Amino acid sequence: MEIKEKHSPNAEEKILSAAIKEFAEFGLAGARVDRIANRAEVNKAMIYYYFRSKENLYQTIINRHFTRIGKLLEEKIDPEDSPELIFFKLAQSYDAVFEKNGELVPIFLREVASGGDRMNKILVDILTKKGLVAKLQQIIDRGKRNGLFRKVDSRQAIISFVGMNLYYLIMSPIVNSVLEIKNQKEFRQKRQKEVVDLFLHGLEVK
Amino acid sequence: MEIKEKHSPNAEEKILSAAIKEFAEFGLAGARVDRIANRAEVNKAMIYYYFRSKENLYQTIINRHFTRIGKLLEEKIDPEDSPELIFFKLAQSYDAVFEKNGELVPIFLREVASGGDRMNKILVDILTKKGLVAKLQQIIDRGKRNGLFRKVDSRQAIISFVGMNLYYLIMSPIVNSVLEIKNQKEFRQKRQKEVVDLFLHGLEVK
DNA sequence: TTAGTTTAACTAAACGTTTAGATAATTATA
DNA sequence: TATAATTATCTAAACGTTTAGTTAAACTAA
Repeated sequence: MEIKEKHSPNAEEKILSAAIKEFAEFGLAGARVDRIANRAEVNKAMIYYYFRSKENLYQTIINRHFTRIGKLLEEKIDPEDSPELIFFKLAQSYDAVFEKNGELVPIFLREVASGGDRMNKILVDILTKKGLVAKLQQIIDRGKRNGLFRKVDSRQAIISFVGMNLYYLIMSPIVNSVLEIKNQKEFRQKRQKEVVDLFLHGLEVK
Repeated sequence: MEIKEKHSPNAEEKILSAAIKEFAEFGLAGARVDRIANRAEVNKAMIYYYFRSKENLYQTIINRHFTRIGKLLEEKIDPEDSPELIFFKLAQSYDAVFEKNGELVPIFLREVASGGDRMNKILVDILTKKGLVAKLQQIIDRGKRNGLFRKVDSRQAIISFVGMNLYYLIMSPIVNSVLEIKNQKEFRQKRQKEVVDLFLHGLEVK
């Protein structure tokens, strides 16, 4: 005899995690509310009961997760650490974030593709002013004053570092097949050191 | 008096360029065939006459443009040039490609987001084997033999260089607002030299 | 005439959303 | 404590709209 719980205590969470998968696979326009309901094993109307619309469900996911990840990254940076350690920790953190939140990558990319209005404000709030970016800028500027680093534009350098890291993490399926990378796990782990190494050699005076 | 050509000789081209705009703005799933027809100022049935389906129209665009851009980039690289010149030309070419083909960026991003099956093969064909990637690998390996470059992993270095370049070109709307970049045109132009400078200093032995 | 184009009108299916109501859990009242 | 009222959770079915794709007829140029 089957016991069917009427009041599932976690219908809302089931919808959210089903929706992440659906949006990741098909995007907002391509996502089907019926499919989300099926994946979550709830009645379709439940989605409208907890979230007022497909759009609102999507926005909820964006807000929750990008805020969470922004905070998570900022916590990792301790300005008391050496530049080497800071940039290595950051490279590690980027890698860990992508490892654990892979489903969000397609959502992020499609957001950028459509202008990123839903995500832009969140990222600016988290990263700017006293946040990650300001901290990194201080590290580089301090190094320049110390005579350790060359007189590079610190904002350009930050973009370069972030780009070196994120580009591979975002594009790894394509990059791996173009570069014929066999042992991807090993390549990805080695990459953390390689990136920091290249970046710091690029900054340091000869 | 207005002359209205009935048998417009370029309906096919008008559909294609209207479709690029539509796909860039809304993606494949969000694109509406009626809107493409309106933008192109042709009847909807014309789209099915020239291209059999929305999907096929989309694939046609992907094939045409990514093949074109891949070839364009490869032509820019002359292995006889110095490493400095090669990487600077490449940074310039990336910038020029994005400047002239900005509409394709959202299409590219959404392709990556959905696994890139439609685009992957084209990129591999163009970039790999005797292509751009092999040429760059030769430059770096030659530098290592010369004692000019440190013993870095050349594939990792290539990804880093491409990432430094493409990340900003792709994400510039977000990056510009996070870093509060005012004069974007100037920043973007300076970036070409900054990127090559950082990369080569990173490669060179001290 | 005839083959190649172009059109408006059409269809079947899919879609997001709403509805009306059922059931279970919680709270208020006597 | 027992019962009534209220609220929260859930469901099946349907609604009105939008969609990609079709079609049959009309127009154009040779």
